[in-house]
Amino acid sequence: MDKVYNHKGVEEKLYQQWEKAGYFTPKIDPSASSGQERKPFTIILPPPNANAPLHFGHAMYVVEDILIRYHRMKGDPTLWLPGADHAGFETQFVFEKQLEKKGKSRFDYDRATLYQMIWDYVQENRKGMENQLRRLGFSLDWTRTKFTLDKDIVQIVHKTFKKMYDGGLIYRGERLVNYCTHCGTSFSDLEVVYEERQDPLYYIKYGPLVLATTRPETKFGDTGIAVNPKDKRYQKLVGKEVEIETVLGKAIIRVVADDAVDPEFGTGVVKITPSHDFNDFEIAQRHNLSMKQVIGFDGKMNEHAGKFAGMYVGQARKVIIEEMQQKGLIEKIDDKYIHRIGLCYKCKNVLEPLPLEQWFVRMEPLAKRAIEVVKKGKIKFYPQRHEKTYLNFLENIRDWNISRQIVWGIRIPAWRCQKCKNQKLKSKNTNQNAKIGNNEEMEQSTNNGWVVTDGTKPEKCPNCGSAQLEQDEDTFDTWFSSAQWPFATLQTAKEGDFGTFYPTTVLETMYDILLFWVARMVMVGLYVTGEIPFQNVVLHGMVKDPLGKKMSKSKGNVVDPLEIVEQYGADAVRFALVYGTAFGNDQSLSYPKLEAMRKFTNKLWNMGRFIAMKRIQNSKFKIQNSVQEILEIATHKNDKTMVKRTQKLIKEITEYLDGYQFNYAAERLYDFVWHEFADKYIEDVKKRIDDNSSLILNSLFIILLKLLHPFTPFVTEEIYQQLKFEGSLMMQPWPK
RNA sequence: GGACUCGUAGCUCAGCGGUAGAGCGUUGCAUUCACAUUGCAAAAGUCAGAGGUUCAAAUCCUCUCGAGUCCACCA
Repeated sequence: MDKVYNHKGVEEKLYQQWEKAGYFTPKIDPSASSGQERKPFTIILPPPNANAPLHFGHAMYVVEDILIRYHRMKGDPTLWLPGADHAGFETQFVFEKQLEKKGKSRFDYDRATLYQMIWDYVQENRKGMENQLRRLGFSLDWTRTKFTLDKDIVQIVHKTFKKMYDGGLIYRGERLVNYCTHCGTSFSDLEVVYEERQDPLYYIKYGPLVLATTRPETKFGDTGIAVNPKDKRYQKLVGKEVEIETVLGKAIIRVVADDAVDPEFGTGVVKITPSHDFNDFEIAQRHNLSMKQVIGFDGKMNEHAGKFAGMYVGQARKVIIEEMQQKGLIEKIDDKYIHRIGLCYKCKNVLEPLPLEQWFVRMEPLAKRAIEVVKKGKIKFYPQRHEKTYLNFLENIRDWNISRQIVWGIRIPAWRCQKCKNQKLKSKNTNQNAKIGNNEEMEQSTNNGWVVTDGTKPEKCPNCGSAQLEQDEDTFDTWFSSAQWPFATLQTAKEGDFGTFYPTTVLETMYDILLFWVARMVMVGLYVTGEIPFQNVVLHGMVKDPLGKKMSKSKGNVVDPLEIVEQYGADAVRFALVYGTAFGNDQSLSYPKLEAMRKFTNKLWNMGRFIAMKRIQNSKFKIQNSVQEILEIATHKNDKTMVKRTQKLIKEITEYLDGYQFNYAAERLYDFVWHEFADKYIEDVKKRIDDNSSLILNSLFIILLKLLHPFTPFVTEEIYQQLKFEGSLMMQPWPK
C-alpha cells in the first residue's frame, strides 16, 4: 500500500468493478433470501435535466446513496433508479440560446426537425450527466435507467391525461395565463417569478371619475369600472354607464361594485381590463363584463389599439401617456409607487397576462387527498418544517395550466375536429362544467370538437364523423410528466417492479422543488395508482458558492462537481457535503472543509496500512463479524472497552441513518474513527500487540469500514480489498 | 400581507433547557513510529440586541435589528 491514498485511478476502477458485478441491481429472488422477507427499500433519483451537465448541488444526492448503500448492506432488496428529465421548456430555452449563437432561431426549422435536433443534443448531454453521477460513486441501478421521453413513459403520461380527462379533472378553458411574449409560451402560476419595481402610478381621468393605474396602455381593453360597494363616494354611479374620454375618442363604460376593490387604494376606483389582468378577469366574471384583448401574443398592441397598433407595450405606454397629458387626461403621477410584477423565470421579461385556451387540471380534488395523506402521517417530511409549506400550498391551490407552446415535450393527445369546433358538443364528460375563477360554475363551450385519446390518433370525430382532425400543437408542462415519475418508472423498468417497489420508501430532493414536483407527485400518484408514491420526503438544502451566494450560470459561479471530485476525491466531496451542517440547511461550498475531509480519507488509508503491517498471518485466526463475537474473544480490558464503544457506535450510526440525521452520523464517525480509534486505541494496542489484540483490532477496523462505507465508499472498499478480504465491502452485512 | 431559515471562536458551521463545541486557521511542543495529509497542548466567544418564563436559557416565549428564501390576484 502506498504511503498516501491516491483516489485517482482507484475510484473509477472500483465503480466499474461494482457495476460489472451487478451490485447495483437489487436482489429480489425470494429463493435467495433466508426465509425472512425483507421490505424493499426504494428511491427514485430525481431525474436531472438532460440539457446540461450537473452542477455542484446535484452532488447532494449523496444522501440518497448513503441510504441506498446502508439498506443494501442491511440486506434489504434495494433499488435506486436513475433517469433523466427532458425538461421541456428549460431545454428548449437552452437550445435556442445555442441556435442564437449560430445566428439561427427555432422558426428556421419545422417542428419535426427542431425536435430531432433537440433530441440529439439531449442524448449527448445525458451521457456526460450520467458519467458525473458515476464519478460521485452513486450506486444507481443503470439497468433500469429511464428517460421522460421513452416511448413507454410517454404512453403512461398520455393515459394519465386521458384518465384525468374522463374523470373530469381536465378541462379546456379560455382563461388568462401567464404568457411570455419573448419565449412564446404560457406558464403555470408557480413558474412566475416576482420582482419589486418602482413604476409610475398614473391618476387618469375617466369621465366623472379619476382612477389610478400602472398600465394606461391597456385602457382600450377596459370593459368596466369597479368601486367598492361600501364606498359612499361612488354609490350613485354603481350600475350606471359613464362616458369617458380616451386618446382614441369617447367610450361608454359600466360601473360595477365589487368587494375586491380597496377603497383606500388610489382613488378607490379601478378600471377593469379583463383580458390583461388577473384580478380584473375575475371581477369581470362576476359582473358579466366582456373581454377585449388589446395586446397580442407578440407583445404588441393589436388592432383594437387604433393608431397604437403594432407598438410594443412599453413603447405604447410612453406614447399614450404623452398624448393623455396633452389632452389633460392625467390628473397626477405618483412616481414613487412600488409594486411587484411577474417575470418569465427564464428570460426575465415581463409576463403578459393574456387570454388563451389551454388545458387545465382541476386541482382541488387532487389536493384534498394529498393533504389527507400527510395529515394522517402516511407521508412524513424531514426536516418537518417543510410540511407546513406543502400544506399551505395545497390548501390554497389554483388550477394548473399544463399546456406549453413549445415543441420539446410530450405532445398533448387531444385532437380537434375542424368541422364541429364551433358547435357545442354534448359530451358525457363532466368537463362541460369546468370551474372557472373562484366559485363560479360556468358552462364551458371549450370541449368544442376536442377528442382526447390515450395517444393514438382518432380516425374520425365521434360527433360528426369527420376525418378532419388536428392534434393540439401544444406539449405538456414538463412537470406534468415528472409528477408521474415514481409509478411511470416502476411500471416500465422491469417486470414486477411496480408490485415490488411501489410505493417507494424515500423521495429525496432539494427543498426548492417541493411544490413543483413533490406535491404534484403526491397528487398525481394518488390519483393514478390509488397509493402514495413515497413514504418519506427528505429534503436537503442548497449548496451555495464559497461566498454564500446561490450558484447560477448567469452569475458565472457554478462549480462542476467533477472538478472538485478530481481534486479531492469523491469520498472527500461526499463526506464534506454531509459533515458539519445540519441536514436540510443551506451550506456554502468550503474548500478548507473539502481539504479536511481529504485528510480524513488519507487517515483511514493509513490506519489500513498500519493494520496491514501488523496483521497476523496465521490463518486459523478468523475475522469476527459481530461485536458479540469479538467481545467473546477479547481478553485485555482495553480491548473489551473498545469493543463496547464500537457496539455503541454501531447503534448510534444506525439510528442516525434511520432518522435521516446524516450530519450527526458523519460527525460521530469522523470523531470516533480519528480521535478515539486511531489516536487512542491504536496507539494503545501498538505497545502491546499480540495475535489476540491484532485480531480484535482487525475485526473492529472492518466494522468501522462498513459503517463508513455508505459515506466514503471508494476508500473503504479499496482498503478492504487491499487487506485481501473476500468479495466486496459494499456487499457485506451491516454490522451488528 | 402570510410562512420559513439564519445571525455562536478570525473563517465555515454543530449544539437548541443544566457550568460554551468541531473543522480549518493561529501559537507552542513532539517526531526517523501507519500517517508532517501526524500527535500532544494552548490562546480565542458577555452564543445579534432588549425584555420575559424558569432554580437554571445560546437553547423556550415576545419584541427589535440585520442576512436570505418561499407563498399570496392590491389596480
